[in-house]
Amino acid sequence: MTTQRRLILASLDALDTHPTAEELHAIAVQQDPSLNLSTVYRTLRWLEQEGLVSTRRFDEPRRQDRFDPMLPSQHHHFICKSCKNVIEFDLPALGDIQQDFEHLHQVRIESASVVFYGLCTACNRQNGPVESEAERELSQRT
Amino acid sequence: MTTQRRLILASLDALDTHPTAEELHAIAVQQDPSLNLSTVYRTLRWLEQEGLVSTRRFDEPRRQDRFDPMLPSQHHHFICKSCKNVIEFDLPALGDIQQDFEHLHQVRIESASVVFYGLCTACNRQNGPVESEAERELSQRT
DNA sequence: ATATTTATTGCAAATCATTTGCAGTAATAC
DNA sequence: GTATTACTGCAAATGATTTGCAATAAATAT
Ligand SMILES: [Mn+2]
Ligand SMILES: [Mn+2]
Ligand SMILES: [Zn+2]
Ligand SMILES: [Zn+2]
Repeated sequence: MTTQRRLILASLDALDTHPTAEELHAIAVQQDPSLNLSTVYRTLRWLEQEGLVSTRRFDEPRRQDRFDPMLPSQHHHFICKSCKNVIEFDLPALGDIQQDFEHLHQVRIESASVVFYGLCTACNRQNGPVESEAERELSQRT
Repeated sequence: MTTQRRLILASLDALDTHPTAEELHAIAVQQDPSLNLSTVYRTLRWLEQEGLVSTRRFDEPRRQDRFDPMLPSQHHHFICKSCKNVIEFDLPALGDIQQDFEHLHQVRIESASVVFYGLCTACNRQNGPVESEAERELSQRT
């Protein structure tokens, strides 16, 4: 644990968002103006390995990784497709589902990620339902 | 629907894996040697928009997108951290969970992704349990 | 405390998957 | 047929992430 690593982890913990490496760097660099973006990346990957941070790739369009401090309990995410707001939630019911799955398939589950995509309360009103025109292509397929 | 698009979609449907764009191109190019990788990308993005394909980013380490034909029913994935094998499964129980969540948070869920990471039967035996040494850092954090 | 070894950093350059501009083709409309 | 439009191949651009390396800091040994 070096000064930089401590700073990066502290900055991440201080946030209640899921920052990108750049966002995190922008914040941490205020405390240590010489802190480099590659150090942020390296540290985040290290923290990930150590199980203290997890990388989230739930941005719908191709984009940057986001980082999530792995505070004790696992949690899951709802993401508004429109405004990109995130709701975090626990899912106690998942335990049983996982166990069933483990028994059924004879595997060991180490972690689980549940992501819901949709429209948040605010966006739900503004946006009408979305149409898909090529649905009929489905008929061509087995 | 052009010749290329049809070929790409057919190649994807024919596979039972979740190929990367490159893998898919490698296969489709056998039928049409002039097929270009950017056409594969463009087509996959188009299919995604049309709701016929979904992009999966469940490769653990930073890597390529993988593509999954969206045949009628939603399904979910178990991924072996060791051999990267994938088990697909349905999760009927999720419907209720989603509804509960929608009511509780007043949102509309449009899609859901559940991913389990772990060790498959085969890998389970070979690999011992994994240690994390920096767990004690947790105590430093709120 | 000083010298020695080891790990981490900053910086710049490299990497790699994905996207984009554009001129040429194929498809479709008139 | 010609005009209009959409799609493709190719090459170059993009953008996030990673890496090599020399400099710096931390840890360990003397
Ligand atoms: Mn989170
Ligand atoms: Mn699948
Ligand atoms: Zn919203
Ligand atoms: Zn396995």
